[in-house]
This record gives sequence, C-alpha cells and structure tokens, in this order.
Amino acid sequence: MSGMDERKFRILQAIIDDYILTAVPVGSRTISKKYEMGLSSATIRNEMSDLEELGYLDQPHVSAGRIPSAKAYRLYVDQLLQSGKLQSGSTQAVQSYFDSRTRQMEEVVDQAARVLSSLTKYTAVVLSPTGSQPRIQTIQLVSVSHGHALVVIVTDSGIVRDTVIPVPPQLDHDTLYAISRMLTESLHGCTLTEAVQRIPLLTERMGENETILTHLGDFLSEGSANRKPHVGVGGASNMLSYPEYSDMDKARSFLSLLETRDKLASIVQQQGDVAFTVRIGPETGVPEMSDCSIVTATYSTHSGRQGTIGVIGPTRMQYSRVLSILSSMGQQLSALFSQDAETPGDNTKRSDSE
Amino acid sequence: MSGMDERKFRILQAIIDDYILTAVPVGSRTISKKYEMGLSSATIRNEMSDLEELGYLDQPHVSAGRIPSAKAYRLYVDQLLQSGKLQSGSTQAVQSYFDSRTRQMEEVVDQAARVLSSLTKYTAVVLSPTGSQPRIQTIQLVSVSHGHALVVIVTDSGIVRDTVIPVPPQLDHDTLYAISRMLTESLHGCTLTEAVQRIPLLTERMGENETILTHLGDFLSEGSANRKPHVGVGGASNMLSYPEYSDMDKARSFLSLLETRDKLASIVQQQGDVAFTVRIGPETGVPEMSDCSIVTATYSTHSGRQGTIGVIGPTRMQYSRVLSILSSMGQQLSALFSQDAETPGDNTKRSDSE
DNA sequence: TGTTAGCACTCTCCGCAGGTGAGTGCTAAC
DNA sequence: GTTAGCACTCACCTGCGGAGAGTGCTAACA
Repeated sequence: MSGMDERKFRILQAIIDDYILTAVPVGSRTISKKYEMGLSSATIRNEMSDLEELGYLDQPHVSAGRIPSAKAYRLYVDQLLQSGKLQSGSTQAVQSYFDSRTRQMEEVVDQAARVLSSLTKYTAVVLSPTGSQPRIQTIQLVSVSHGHALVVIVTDSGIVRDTVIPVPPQLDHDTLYAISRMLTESLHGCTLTEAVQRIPLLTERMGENETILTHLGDFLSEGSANRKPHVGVGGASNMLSYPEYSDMDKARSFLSLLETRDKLASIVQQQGDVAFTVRIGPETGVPEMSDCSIVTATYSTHSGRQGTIGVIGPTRMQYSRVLSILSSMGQQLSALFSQDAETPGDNTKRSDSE
Repeated sequence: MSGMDERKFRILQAIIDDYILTAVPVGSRTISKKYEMGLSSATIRNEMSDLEELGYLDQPHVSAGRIPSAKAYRLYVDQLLQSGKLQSGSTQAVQSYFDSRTRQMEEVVDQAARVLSSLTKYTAVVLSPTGSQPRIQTIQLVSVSHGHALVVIVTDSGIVRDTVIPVPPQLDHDTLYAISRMLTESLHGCTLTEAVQRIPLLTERMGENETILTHLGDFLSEGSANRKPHVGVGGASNMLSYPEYSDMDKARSFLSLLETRDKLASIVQQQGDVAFTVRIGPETGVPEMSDCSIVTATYSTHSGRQGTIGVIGPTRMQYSRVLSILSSMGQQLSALFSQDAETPGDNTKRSDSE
C-alpha cells in the first residue's frame, strides 16, 4: 500500500466511481474533465500509470482506458466500512416495503429477497435464521382424521415443523390432549436433539400408544438434522442487465448456480461475527462468480439465532448504496423476527387499532 | 386443412422433428436424405412449397430452409393428443425422483418443479392445488408464550395456515383446550367463509375471552381471501440454453416474468377440465412468450382440489416427451396429495418397514 | 521538480467489399 | 408424377481500411 498518496487515492476513487456508473474503461481525459481535479489529462495519465504498477488498475488492452482491479475495490470498500457513514435514508424505503403483512417465516424471507433486489437492482439472497438449536416449548397432537394426527411443535423460535403421523385409530381428542400435555411436560425446555434422546424413557408412561413415540422420535431427529435454512432469491434476472453478463454461457452458469439452493446457501452464508462481509471477485471462491461481488450482512432473532442477507452484483457494484440498504434491511428483519417468537407480523398491531 | 394428403403430412412431420432437434431451418435435401422417403429433394421442394402456401411452413428468407409455423405445431400436437400414445416409460423416472421424503405442500411443489425441469430440460412451473374451499375439521389453540397462542386450523385438505394471536395472559393450557373444543364443535364442517360469518354468534359463549374471536375472525377471513396458490419454478436457466433465447433482452424479460409469481400463476393456470393444454407461440397470449409454448396438465387431490403443472419451452418443444412426462408427474402428484390430507410423504411407509 | 502540451503509436470498433455455400424455384426430360 | 439440372438469392464469413479513443514518451514550462 506504500507509494499511495492522497492525490492518487482521489484519482483512483474517481476512476472507480466512473467505472461503477458506466462499465466502460475510463480514460485520463474523462477524469480530468468530469471530475474537477485541476489537473491535465497528462498528469492523470502519469498517476494512472503508477496506480497500474501498484496493482490498483488493469488495462484491457494497450489503448483502452483503465478499469479498477479487485485490489482497488477492496481498498475502496475498506475505506467505506471504516468511515462508517452508511446509515443514510434508505431505512425508510425498506420499511415501507414491509407494511404488507406477511406471516410465515418463509414468506418473510422470500419477500425480503424481493425487496432487497428491487431496491438494489442486483440479485438478492436471504437465508432464514439458523444457529443454536431451538428449545421445545409445547408439543401438541391434533386429530386430523381417523388414525392420523398432526404434530405441532412450538419452540422458543417459532414453529419448527408440523407433520402428520399415524396414531392408533381409537384415540379421541381428549386422549390426544392428555398425551400432548404429558409430552410437553416431559420435553419442555429440551433441544430437539435432547428430546430425541429422552424419548425412549417415556415409553412406559405411554402404554399401548408407544408407536406414537417412534414416529415422534423419527420426526424430531429429522428436524434436528435438517437444519438447512430456507433460501430466498430475488432479482435473478437483474444480473442480465449488466454488460458483464452479456455472455450467455456466463449468465447461464450464474443462474443455474442460483437455482441450486444448497450450494448457494453455503456460498452466501456469512461466517464470523462481523456486521458486514464484502467479497470481491476472486474472493468469493466461486468460479461462476469470478466477476461478481457478494456483500452480506447478518440479522438476528431475539433468541440469538442468526440469518444472512446478501446482495450479489458485478464487482463494480454500488457498494455504498448496497451496504446502507443491507444495514437497514438487517435491522428490519431483526425486529420482525424478534416479536412473537419468530412468527412475525401477527394480528396484534392491526387489531389494537380497530 | 384441405389439400393435405398423407405424404405432405409425413414430410411436415419430418420437418418438425428435424427442427425440434436442431433449431436450424431445414432444407429439402436434408429431408430427402436423413429421413428415408424415397423421394428426391426436388419433389420435397414442391411439397414444401405447397405446405408453405397452406400455412404450415415459414421461410425466414428466400434462400433458407423452412421452419414449422405455429399452425404446424398445432396440427402436430393435436395428432399427438388424439393418438393417445404418451404414457411410455417416463413414469419410472418421475417416480424415482420422489423417493426423497418431502413433507410440506410447498416443498413438494418446489421439488416437483425441479424434477420436471430436470427431466424435460425446459422450464417448469407447478401450482399448488386450489379450488373448492376446504372445510374445517379441527381448530386448536396452543399456548406459545405468555399472552400468545398458536392457532392451527386443520381442514379436509390439510393445514390451512397457522398463526400466532394474542390471548389474555391468564389463560392456561386447559382453558385453551376447552376453547379449542368449543370452536371445533361449532365450526366443524364449515368452509372458511362460513366460519367467518358464524363467529359473531359465538361471542356470548366466550365470555371474557372474546378478543380471541376477533383475531380468529381476522385470520380466517384472510385465509379465505388469500387463495393464491403456491408457485414453484424450476429450471429457469434452462431456457437460456436454447438459441431462440440468445437475445439478452428477450431472455431478461422472460426471466423477470418468471419472477413475478402472481402473473406467472395466472398465465400457467389451466382453465377447463381437460387433461392437457398446449398453447403454442401466440396462443399463450403473453408477449414475453411469443415464441414459447406452454404445456400444462392438472392433478387433483382426493378432496377435489386441482393443481396445475406446466412446462415452458421454445415452440419447437419435444411435445411428445413433455406430454408423457407431464402425464406421469400429474399422476404422481395426485397420488401424493391424496394420502393423508394433502400432507404428503409422512412417516407411515418408512416406519412400517423398520 | 512537478505539470503540461504535443505527437506518434496502438488497438478496438465499424462499415464495406467479395467469396462461399446452402437452399430455392423453374424448366425440361424421364 | 418424379427427377435432374441450372440460375438465382441471400445469410454468413473474412479481410481491409478508416475513425476514434487512449496511451506513453518527450520536451518545454513554471
């Protein structure tokens, strides 16, 4: 980073800004004219030559302008993150998008991805919260039809899952309720994994209905294993608007990556405890995204589970804008998921005002 | 359709087959050589000229080969549907894809879309079942936290929705259970709309807990209004593999159409009671899909609700293949959604074998 | 010593030929 | 009715030259 004085930095900044806007290699004349630097193109040229030597600029071919390298974006972004001036006004925009009432966690996640993509004009990915295993609060069996019951498990972070299991057909509502009470008392406060272990101990108390336990155990162990977050994607087609993806093959491989949700989730998932992660070009570690950048942020629920929101765009992304939008969105989601046991947007507020 | 003899039809068929395979305008020589017709290219040429006059063939420019018109595909498909020889062996392939156990309706729909797209190499859309309003079987309130309860409504076609509503904090499990029993008895067999109407009549029986009714009413009326089917899309990027979408703008508008699920649903949704619908090119009525075809089929649940599955591809789609795959998939889904109140793939089978 | 004007040079992009080849329509012979 | 032959038409490819943008270098200037 040595050899980098104040003026060089300002020029680099100008080049990045211009390139982010136009996606066209930027020449010395452009800088000296459009960005008032009080310097002639020749001087700029010299500086640019230096910047290229330092690795901040690339030249597609001899007689083209320069484009910022990944290193340049990195510098730019680091600067941005340090100077912490991102909050800005985008909170409003984010907020206004969420007034439509959504209920299920999956819906919120999908909706968030749509909002994020339409605000940024890039591709957005939202992962539902994961993390520490939720603890069981209530287990309830509801009779569905003769010989089948619905199992609903409520945890401190919302409904885990519901499933239908077969039950002895002679069981009536009240018996199911009694069993539910018993199960709830025995397993309250356990994580799913703990519950699976504890289930065998309950056999004698169940009497003839022990088949229920088998099914419940199956269900629980699957629920505890299957901790894949839900993945919402929005604005996949936005990417095609950018000239860097005018190549069909590139576009196709990018889009098909977006379709394999598991892989996508593992790429986007943010590791560590930082507020933001910015991965530029090769830093993504994904060949399909070698000229993309991924910006992610986390949000968290009141029970400490963490989710990730991310924006994928060309390396010449409007980082500052994106970071500020992500920041707002993260706050919104945190708030949303922290009321009412991660089952957001319930009727409370609206009904109160009626 | 007059002026169309047996031989012309065979030639037309050959042209369509070849064009479906290659996407390149097909010339008279190709037909006479690749497809053994015992005719010289000159004869074919004459016939092709006739076919063009009849409107079955188009010529991109004077000295190019011919390509089938929408009218030709229409004829081809009608023929295919009449001769009812589509069942074939693809059922196996479809079946084998579904052994992975899925549970929630949404998951099944998404999975079906993925399977469908990977089998056909086109873009697939699957709509969850809609139709006659489901009837309430059970209503259950489950205590979630102090002052909040989870409402689970089981209908004859599965769980409608669950939501958290506020309840008076002093209510304990048993009271909630009693209320649940009361609600179930009063509303059993109602459709959601009927239930909304009947709720006011229950006020006196609830005593001090009537706020619950307000929230329940809100929830029900929303559930009955919000009859949008879930839309699963698979293989969006497949479309980019076909030369007809090598134009970026076309591709983008197509993909962004796929992203607006509501619009997509209304396009794909099949009207009428026929087993299959094939809409070719302009017949789709959607500018973005003017050179696509949409093939849809329906599946239905044991409670008579209908869902739609569809494949979107270029007009030169492999109709025969697609129709047979759709047919299998439709059967699979019908079967899947008819066991266990539309909560498919439950533990029954697996547990029995353990 | 830093800045600037000027100039030669490079390389992409674009439009314009000309050649090639696939395919047609027509005519005449079988 | 079928086929061989032939002239004709375009799309596509390739190579070429000019225009324009941008650079690097050198020399002059403050």
